[in-house]
Amino acid sequence: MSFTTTLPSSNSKLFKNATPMSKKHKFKPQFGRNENDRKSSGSGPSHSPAKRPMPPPQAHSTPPRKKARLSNGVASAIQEQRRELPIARGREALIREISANEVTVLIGETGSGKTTQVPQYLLEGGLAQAGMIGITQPRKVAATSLAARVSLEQGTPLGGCVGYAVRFDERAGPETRVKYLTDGMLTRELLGDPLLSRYSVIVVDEAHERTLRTDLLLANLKRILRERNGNGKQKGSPLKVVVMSATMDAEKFSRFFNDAKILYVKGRQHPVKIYHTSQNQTDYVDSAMRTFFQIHVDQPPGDVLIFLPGQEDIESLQKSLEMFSRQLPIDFPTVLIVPMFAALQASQQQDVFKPTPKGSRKCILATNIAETSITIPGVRYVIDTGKSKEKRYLAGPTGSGFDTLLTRDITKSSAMQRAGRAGREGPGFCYRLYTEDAFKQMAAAPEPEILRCSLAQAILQLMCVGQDIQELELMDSPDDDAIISALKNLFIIGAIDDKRRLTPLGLVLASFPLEPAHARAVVASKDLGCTSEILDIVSVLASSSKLFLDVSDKRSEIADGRRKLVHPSGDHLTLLNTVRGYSAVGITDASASAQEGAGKAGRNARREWARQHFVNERTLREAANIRDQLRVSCERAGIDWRVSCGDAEEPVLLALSHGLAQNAALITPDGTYKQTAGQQIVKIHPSSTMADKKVPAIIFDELNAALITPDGTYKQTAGQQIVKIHPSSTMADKKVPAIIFDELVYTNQIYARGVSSIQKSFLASLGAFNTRKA
DNA sequence: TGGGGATTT
Repeated sequence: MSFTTTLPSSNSKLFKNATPMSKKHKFKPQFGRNENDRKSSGSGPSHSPAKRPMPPPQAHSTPPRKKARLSNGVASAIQEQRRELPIARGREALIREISANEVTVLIGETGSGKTTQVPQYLLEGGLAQAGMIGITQPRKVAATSLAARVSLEQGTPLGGCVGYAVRFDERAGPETRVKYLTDGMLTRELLGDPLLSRYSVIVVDEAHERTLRTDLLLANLKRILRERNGNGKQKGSPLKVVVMSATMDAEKFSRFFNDAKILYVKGRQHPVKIYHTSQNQTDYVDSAMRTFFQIHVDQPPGDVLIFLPGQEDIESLQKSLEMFSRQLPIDFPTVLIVPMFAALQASQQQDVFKPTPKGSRKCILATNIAETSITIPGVRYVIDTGKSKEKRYLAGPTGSGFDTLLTRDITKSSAMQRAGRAGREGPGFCYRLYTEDAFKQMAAAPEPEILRCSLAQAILQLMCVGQDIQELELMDSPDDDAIISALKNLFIIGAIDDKRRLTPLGLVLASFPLEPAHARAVVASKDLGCTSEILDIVSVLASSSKLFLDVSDKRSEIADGRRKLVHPSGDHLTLLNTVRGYSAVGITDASASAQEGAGKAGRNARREWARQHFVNERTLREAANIRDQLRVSCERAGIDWRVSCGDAEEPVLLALSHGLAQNAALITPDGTYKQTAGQQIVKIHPSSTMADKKVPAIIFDELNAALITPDGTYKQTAGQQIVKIHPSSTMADKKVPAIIFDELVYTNQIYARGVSSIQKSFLASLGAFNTRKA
């Protein structure tokens, strides 16, 4: 072919053993033309062959909103589908085993139907008589869409027999027997009902993901089993627990629950042929590009999904692919390149779900978002770079650690999950840009989140229900260092005292669905008269997605669009300007024409405003929900959320500084910033026998050490970090005496993100003891 | 000069 000089040459093909190439590149549908590919697992693991291709319910199927009076035909078709699921053959055995055992570990492959069927089997088997069946999910969309599917299968309206509960959205009532909920939601329920007495069965789904909340839930379930089922002193009705997981870690879950019975359910995934490279690839972006064209030239139709670590690689690969695609002969199928990552505008994210036009091949460049969170239809080929970005919190000795965000090798379970994305609708192919040896050397599964995140919020929540994270029987316990760091953090904001006891302020902070630092800013805003402003800011900080989205090649356009929002003091008041600018668009519109059509006109105007200012509207809508919830929390805590300081900036920055006390830095002569944490000025608490004594050095209850200063106050001793302001900050390259920041992230150096300029004098008023009047 | 992905009475 003429393009072999510009396209990667056929000699450099990474996958020489891949399916035979046709000399003529006519893209006739030739699914499953190579029978060997269907059966053999190649050099890697494969999925079992499917007898009857039928994908499981998709996360994106639209839920029926109302009681559907189903025709008999539809209803019986649904029941027929249920009976054909792989798990259906094991129905009686499952009911029997789960009834007979206190805890069951259920390993089900993708497509087995376990998540939709097990709760129904238990319901039909009479296990929901003393209480509900609760099924937990790590993600909200999964909980809501599964509930919709199962209520359809039960022929009852959503929120009737089958319901769900996720943050901001609940459809469950007195009749509800089967409830799908996020694991965070159930951990929340624990606070008010420590025995989960409303439930007779708890099914913990996707347990292998080992989210922080799943782990806390599992620990509590073990305790509840003892208390509700324990010999002699039962409280309430007995509880059954079913732990559902993908292939990994079955024995570990079983051991945790005293050698619980393990059951296996076959899946129904189409076969995926897996290829490994014969040599390690140094440049995975280039390898991905060459592999894509190898597929595009040699292989039958079907979309290609490429897993990459992050936005930067996606944008770079997109450019290369576009450049080479233009050089393809005219009779070749068009290449449609679609990027997919969380920080992408919602409208652009929709592009991956649009059907691929005839005569073209879609190539999706995605982060981990396509591994679990979304399912993209039409994918037949997966290219797996074997890399992902992983955030990991490094607890610092001063209670102010930082996050690392580094590209790392994925795990085996992640590699399997990625490969499986090629077999959703038919036999598929996965091209791994790493050797089989490299695969074998990968860790089995990701480290549990509880070992990788800040523990401040979790510890505070546990303290409120009288639990000690070091006493709690967890599957994996965090290091003492991480715990001590979190305790220091809680101490600095006044949530606990120097004896590790919860303070009245700590109890208030825990009542907010926020990180303790953000909750502290809300509480501080009461006396400073700026609660309205702090809620606007904190609700954005607590949102799951970023407010400002940047695509690298539109940088100056974006800067122009946002110019009016930028506040000279930095990122926090810029956020505030943005929230207020956006809200004002809605209010103006709604009051202008309160009659019909106003809602729609307002929505359109807000969307346009967000577009013009290059602001993520999804974040602003989520933030508005969070803000409503925080207003309720404020009312309970006796804080008037309407109180505003108008245009005054000082109270707002001071309130934020109370929460971010350990996230402050001072400028140094060479223009860099040095973190102040570890240099807090502290006063000795009046109740201490050391009060008013002047000694050279003090230690307070393993939480910290401090040295005396010439003015008689004490200064903490622990280390200080040199930090750089992140280039995305409005404060980048600005030199001011003092800053506070939302977080430190180490990528290629330690960056402060979410930065505001503050008066240096603020810091003196933030001593740990000064803040604890509650 | 640079942003994996979830989630909370």
